Amino acid sequence: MTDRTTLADVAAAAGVSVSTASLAFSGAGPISAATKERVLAAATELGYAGPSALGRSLRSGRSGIVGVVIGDQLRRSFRDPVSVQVLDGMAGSLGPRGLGVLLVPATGEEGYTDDLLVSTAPMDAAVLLFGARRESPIFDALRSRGIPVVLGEGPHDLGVPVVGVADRRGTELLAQHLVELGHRRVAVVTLPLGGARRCAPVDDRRLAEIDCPPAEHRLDGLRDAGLDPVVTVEASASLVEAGAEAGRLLLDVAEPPTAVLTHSDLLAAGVLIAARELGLRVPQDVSVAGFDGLDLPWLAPDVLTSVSQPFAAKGAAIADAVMAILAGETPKDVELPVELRLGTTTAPPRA
Amino acid sequence: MTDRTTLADVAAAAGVSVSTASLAFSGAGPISAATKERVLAAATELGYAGPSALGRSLRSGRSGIVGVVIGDQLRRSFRDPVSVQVLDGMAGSLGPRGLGVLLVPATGEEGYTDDLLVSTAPMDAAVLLFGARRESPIFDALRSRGIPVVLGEGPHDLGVPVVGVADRRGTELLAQHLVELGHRRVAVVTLPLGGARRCAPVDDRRLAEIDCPPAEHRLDGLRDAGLDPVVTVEASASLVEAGAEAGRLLLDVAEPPTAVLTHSDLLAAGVLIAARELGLRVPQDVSVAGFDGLDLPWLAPDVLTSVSQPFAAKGAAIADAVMAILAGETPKDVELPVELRLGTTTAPPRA
DNA sequence: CTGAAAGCGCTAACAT
DNA sequence: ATGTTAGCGCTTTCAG
Repeated sequence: MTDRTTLADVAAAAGVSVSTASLAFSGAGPISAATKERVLAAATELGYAGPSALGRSLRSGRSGIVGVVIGDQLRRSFRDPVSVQVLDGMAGSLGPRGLGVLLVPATGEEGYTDDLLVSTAPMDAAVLLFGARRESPIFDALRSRGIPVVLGEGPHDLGVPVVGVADRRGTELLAQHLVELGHRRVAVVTLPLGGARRCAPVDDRRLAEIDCPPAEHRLDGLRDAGLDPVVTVEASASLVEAGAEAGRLLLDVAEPPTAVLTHSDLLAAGVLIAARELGLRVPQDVSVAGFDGLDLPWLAPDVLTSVSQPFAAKGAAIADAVMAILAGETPKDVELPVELRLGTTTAPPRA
Repeated sequence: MTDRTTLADVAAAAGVSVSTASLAFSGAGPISAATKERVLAAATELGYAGPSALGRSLRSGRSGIVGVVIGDQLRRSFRDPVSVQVLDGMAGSLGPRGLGVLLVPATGEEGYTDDLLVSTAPMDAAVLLFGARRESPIFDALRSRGIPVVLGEGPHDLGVPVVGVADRRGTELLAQHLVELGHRRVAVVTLPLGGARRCAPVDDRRLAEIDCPPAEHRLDGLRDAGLDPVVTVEASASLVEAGAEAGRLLLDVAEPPTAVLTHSDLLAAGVLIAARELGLRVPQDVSVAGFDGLDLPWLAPDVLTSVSQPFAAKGAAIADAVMAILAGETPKDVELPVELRLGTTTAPPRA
């Protein structure tokens, strides 16, 4: 492969100076239509595809790249349709503005071996879609590189803009709905609360050490609605299997709850499956509610009662926050609204 | 925000020259442990986080970035668990080698407005996970930029390495399986064959204009097994809803097929749902087979009979091909093996 | 083993 | 409207 042709080559071929050639491409400055024409022609002639991103980057100090740190387990994030859709919204919103989204795998472990990219990849800003914990070495690494960060969820006291959804209000709406239907024996399935993964009932001790903002806010929402769960089970992940496991734990008992409120649609789907396994009809024997508003066509003919969050809008809001930061502004935290969507999986308890 | 500290600052602070400081970080050259120590100390002191990716890039001509062109519809790719998992495998394999994955949205339309990044984003190589069509302007754009391309599927005659799976062998295995079970009336649901999206029976004319290599190979495999479908329906997308739509078309007839062989697991799941809607039991009344080997826990207690393809391995193989290209080699096409996995959704037809 | 100097490809003052 | 000149931050010969 021969050396790439450069702006200098084009300029030479067109018989103009490099800076003039530059203007022909950037359009940022006065240039006669004729010379511009000539430069562009020379470029086509030489197969020059426009100014190199690298040179431009170095000069401007901007890479045009926004890193998305895929924390924890790359795999897990990708299995979660919520993150994927938010990511989609981000990329779709950033792309037309000339910014690319770089996937940055990171274990968050102390040994950086695998987190090479966190400390080396070019980025103008970084986004942590979730799982941002206070003491994460990822933060330190980014901070020391001077890379501004936007959070897709997480603590609001880190001096870092957070773009989230109304988690608390969401579960409040759900709880209200169930209470209004007349449910008194309601069980709750939460997202992983932090630390080691487990599927187990949550006691006060566990509740005290909770380290997962969305889970925390979604639990708060229940209290707002005056709901006192008969039992709360922590799921090991926001996955269908984990929901099924939790569901079995909840429903395979002498006196099962009349409704199960879960922290995510995938968990709810799992509970639905567990109920089916146990011969319980939904919603006649037990109501099930989710959170997220995913499109789950495979649940048909059931439609999950859920609180929908605006994925694309969240991605776009994150993109906006990033743009603001890059423009030197200090974006405020954003909390996007959620909406209760009634499906076929909730109904009044049997008399 | 004050200016970033640079290598020059560190060098000055350590009382050495810039080049020496550079060596302290890169380790590529002789340097005394003492000075190295001193430089590193100065760096820590100044909060210098290591050489800037930008400067390094410009110098080396390498950005350390592999673009993944999300063709067609960003949304659609992200909704497809297959692409997502392959992407995951890629990122996981590239990351530790110091290469990042950049998401590059592209419409593939003539007007480049939205495809800004295809023509401007820094990348050392580009990967088209799927949907690579011969005449795509995306190809031209990348070619003219001198960016080497790897395909995750597609035509083998483009002079571009292709990393694919044994599509043809896969459906052959599936067809054999159904034939051995005694099925004679088998229907087929294909992936979109190219061009306009539709859900409709496929005739010879349509078959002739097929422009989707995987679909084509998967159809070839049926012939290899001597299977002659009673009807072939093209789905409008590889999605559950599309599968359900195709399933209704196939099964809601006087004399439905005894088995449905689909081109993807999501399509199969859709057919399963359609069968359920129509009161057909699976596999007693109709057998259903998929392709991909996705983990679909929500199908429980059913387990789809399918051909599994190695997602992570495919991602890794693509990564290998990229590395080879960057090393100046010319990687050969790769075809990864698939494996028939029997589930509970296929059985002999009723007598 | 270390330092000086020359760029990588581009843009932006500043002059003309 | 165009050319000249200086770098952006780094690596890499090449001398010393």
